[in-house]
Amino acid sequence: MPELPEVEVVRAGLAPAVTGSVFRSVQVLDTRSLKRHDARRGDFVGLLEGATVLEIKRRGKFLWMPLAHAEGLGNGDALVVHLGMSGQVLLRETDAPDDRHLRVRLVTEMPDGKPVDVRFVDQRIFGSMAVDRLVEGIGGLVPAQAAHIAADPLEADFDDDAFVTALRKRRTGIKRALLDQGLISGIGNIYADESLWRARLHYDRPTDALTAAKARELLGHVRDVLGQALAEGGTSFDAQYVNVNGQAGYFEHSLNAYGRQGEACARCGATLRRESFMNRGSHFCPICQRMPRTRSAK
DNA sequence: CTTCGTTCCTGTACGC
DNA sequence: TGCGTACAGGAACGAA
Repeated sequence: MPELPEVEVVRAGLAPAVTGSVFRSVQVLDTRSLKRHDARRGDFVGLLEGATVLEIKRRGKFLWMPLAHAEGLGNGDALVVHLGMSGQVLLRETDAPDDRHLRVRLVTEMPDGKPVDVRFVDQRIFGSMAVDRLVEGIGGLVPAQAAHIAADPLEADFDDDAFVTALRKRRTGIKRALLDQGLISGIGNIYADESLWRARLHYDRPTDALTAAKARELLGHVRDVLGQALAEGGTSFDAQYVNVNGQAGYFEHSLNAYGRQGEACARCGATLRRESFMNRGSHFCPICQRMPRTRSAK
């Protein structure tokens, strides 16, 4: 499942291949992958063909490429990519056979290079591609469809104090808050569970009962785990995540909680558990991450 | 306003 | 063997 580290690996892999390139032809093989494209703004293919990629940016799990047209048409637009659950962006030779679950093919050409395919492959179709307008947001221009998400903890515009304050104002469980992209972006199920294991916090611990110091400590663990996962090329837990060359990351071997139910906790030796929460699995140590005794409900 | 449940989608892993 | 079903989950959406 691509989360911030995996999306950043993809961004970094795409940057040298697409920055300054021009989209020569675009093929949409499955229109369901364009569900976040607003057709009233124009045809997806028409908006892209002939456009130059100025740069490639990321916030949280969103990727986008600001575009420029020689005619000035569509300037201020960006190609926005979200990988969802199973999305991949692959760089392929133009004559390579179609990948399974290929949804969109963009043929790019560098100023002095041969054409290269940028392929959007997505088994479960929770991901999407769209051409969207850029609007003023946190730290500069962001796609309109990503303007509601908060900065991610690895970017300079993330405000630690504001996060701690906002987190403690919430009246919900800590994991639900970590997964709320409007509060802090980039965290998904894997890194939420890993961060909470490191912070020794139960996933349903009430946010309004956290001390500011504990909230700050948790944020430190979030940064550590995201940074380490990025350094190891991301987590390829179910083989859905690979980099632009189709290679898996190594962080799966460093997971302490996610997917390790039934195994011994690396810290205390207790048997790790998995419980269903928010329609997804939560992995935790029942000894290290106890739910504090609930204050009597009146 | 905030909080939370539902829905989208397909491949895989099961039980019978 | 084959069929049906549960499960994996990011984010938009609507309800309360």
